[in-house]
This record gives sequence, structure tokens and C-alpha cells, in this order.
Amino acid sequence: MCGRYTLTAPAEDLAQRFLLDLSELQTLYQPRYNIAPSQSVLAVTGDGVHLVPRWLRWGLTPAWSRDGAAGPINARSETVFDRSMFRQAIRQRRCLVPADGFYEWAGSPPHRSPRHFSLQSGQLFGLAGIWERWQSPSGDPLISVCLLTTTPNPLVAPIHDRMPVILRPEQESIWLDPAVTEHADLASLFAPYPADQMRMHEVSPAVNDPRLDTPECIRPLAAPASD
DNA sequence: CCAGACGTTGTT
DNA sequence: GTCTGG
DNA sequence: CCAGACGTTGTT
DNA sequence: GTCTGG
Repeated sequence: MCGRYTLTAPAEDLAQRFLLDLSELQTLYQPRYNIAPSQSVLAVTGDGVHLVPRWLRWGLTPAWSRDGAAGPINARSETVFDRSMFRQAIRQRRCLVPADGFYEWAGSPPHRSPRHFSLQSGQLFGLAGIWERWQSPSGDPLISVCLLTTTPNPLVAPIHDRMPVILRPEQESIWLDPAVTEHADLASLFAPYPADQMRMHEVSPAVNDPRLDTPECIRPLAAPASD
């Protein structure tokens, strides 16, 4: 699945890749090496014409929530159209969550071993997300987001049995098109991203602590000697 | 009909 | 063990 | 996802 | 709000 990710690119690259206004982005954006659930994350939504950046809480709080508690951080793409909790959002409130890497943990406690996955090109990519708005009895609306997951590709499979849905650039306009609401028109987007275009390396368990948010999080562990 | 849940992951 | 917070 | 708290009363 | 279970 996807419970941590990175967005380390400079604001200029991010603005160019997702067609966002740089000056608007710069007011809140800073590179992140350890983005965790419950935090405010950058998402890109579409109104059919423009791309709109939003800062959303990671952990979906549906409109009918009584207390506004954070909900699921992931939704299974295989069943997202069937679940009442996601039904409205998957049809009407899809978004991209910009990232340039994500973490998965291998093994069982107390020997869990984190890995960082990214594109071989090093480029930014868009994770498939859905969002919801919850209105507190008194106060500002809470807007939250949830990331879709799918089956792992051969690179991820040895580490985990799920991986996030990564959209290819040519799929992004379909994903963000409000006129598209049918499962049949979106199901093909949920395929695992090709393994031969991705890379992985082991990182320090220091990334376990969500308070650490530095380049150390993505630094490859020294590879074991091999000759 | 009403009541109550509504999600995923991983681990034991 | 389970829930909350980041 | 992992880390850390998990409680009340009364006092400062 | 919407779906499932009784």
C-alpha cells in the first residue's frame, strides 16, 4: 500500500509538471522527504478547464462523519466503486497527488525494513487520489484525501502485496475529467505501473519516525559487499 | 421497516 | 492490545 | 505507514 | 449520504 511518500522536487519543477501557478505554489510548498498520514498534502484537482492545487488532509473524512475523525488513507481500486464510503468521491472528486517516490516496508516487526521506490527517470508522477469535504458544525470545511492502491508490479511484489496507483501523464486528463464517472472508463487506469520503469533501494529505519523529514530518509543504505 | 456500519494494512 | 497523532 | 500514548484530580 | 444486516 502507500502509507508514506516523498515530494522532494523544487517548486519550479512541480509547477511546470502539473501546470500550477508557481507563485501560488511557493506560499505553502516545501520539498518533503517523509510525508505521513494525517498531514496536509498537495493535491491537484480539475474543474474540467483548469488544474487547481489544494492542500488536503491525508485520511478520508466523508461528509457524513459525525466527529470529523480521519478515515482511510487508502482505497482499493478493485472495490472503490462498490464501497459506499468512496462511491461519491470516486465518481465526482478525483485528484492527483504529486509525488516523486513512496515507501514500503518489508519484513515483520521488529525487523521491518523500509524501501524507497521512484521512477528510473527521477521524474515527478501523479498518484491517484479521491477527496471529500466535511463541514464541521462551526468552522472551516475539512477537505481530505485518500490514495488508491492496486496489485504490486514485479519490483514491488517481493516487498509488499499492494502498491499505489501511479498514473501515466497521458492518463491524468481522463482521471481529472469531471465528465468521466463510469467504472468502465477508469478501470484501465488502475493497472500497476510498469516495473521496468521504476527503481527501488533500501533506506534507513530512521524514516520510520514521521518527525524526521530530511534527505537522510531517501539516502540509500550501503549495499552489502558483493564480489 | 430501523439500526448500524461505512476503510485498509499488517499482525497474531 | 488499541487508539491517536504525525 | 510508524511512534507513542493509553488517566484523573488538583494546583501552578 | 448510502448500504448491509436483522
